[in-house]
Amino acid sequence: MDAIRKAHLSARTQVLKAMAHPSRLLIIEELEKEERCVCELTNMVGADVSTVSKHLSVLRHAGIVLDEKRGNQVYYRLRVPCILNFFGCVESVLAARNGDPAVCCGKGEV
Amino acid sequence: MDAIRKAHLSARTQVLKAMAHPSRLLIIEELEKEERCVCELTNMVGADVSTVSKHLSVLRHAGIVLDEKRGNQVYYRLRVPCILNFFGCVESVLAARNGDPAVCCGKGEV
DNA sequence: TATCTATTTGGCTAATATGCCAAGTAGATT
DNA sequence: AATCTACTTGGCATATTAGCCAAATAGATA
Repeated sequence: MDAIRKAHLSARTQVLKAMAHPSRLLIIEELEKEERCVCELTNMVGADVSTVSKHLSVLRHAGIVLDEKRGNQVYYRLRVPCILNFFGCVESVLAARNGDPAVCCGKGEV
Repeated sequence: MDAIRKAHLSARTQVLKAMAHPSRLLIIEELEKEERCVCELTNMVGADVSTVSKHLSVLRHAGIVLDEKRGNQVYYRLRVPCILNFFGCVESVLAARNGDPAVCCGKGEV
């Protein structure tokens, strides 16, 4: 395996790892609807603010979200709004796992 | 957050976590081209067979791959071939992170 | 049957991720 | 300036993951 491919795999992995946590997935789903400040996301997640802040830091470093300070609140939004198209595929896997007839990405409801 | 949503998030997370490793991503990419036995995948990944076998076990439990024993080899294939549509989105995130103009899933090359 | 090849599993160590509390920072308000 | 609110960061304990070796399993072949 050459270095270029290794770098490629590593880059993709970083993004997937950042998404692969229930609280971070929840945050992404909510941000798909509208931007939110940390305190709103904290309520939704139901964990300590510091924990949510660290989750947001993970998402930020992965390039998934952008932050903007307004007043003394920090608002987060998705950098690439289409990120949830992703989940069409995840759902396909879950459906197949349940023995449902295979549906390919975007053909089922998310 | 209700129990249903929690279960939903957890199920999706399981799939994403299974994908979020360079070796497992490599395996998925290769299986998208054609089915492979463990020894072939082991060569491609360049790790111990036992390590690759455990990666395959993770992918199997997540519902991403299927295995079939033929002779004394075990062949793996993707359960949901569209899984790589995924990466259109991952690439969009990576591109945005690099400051490239935003391209949404499936509109850029993977 | 003995043996060889392919694969999985157990067990261990090292590395990484998670979550809370406490402490620090920054802008807004008094 | 002192304080309040919103957020981030440091630090630590715990949990999860990764990778290797050694041992177990299963089918193929001698």
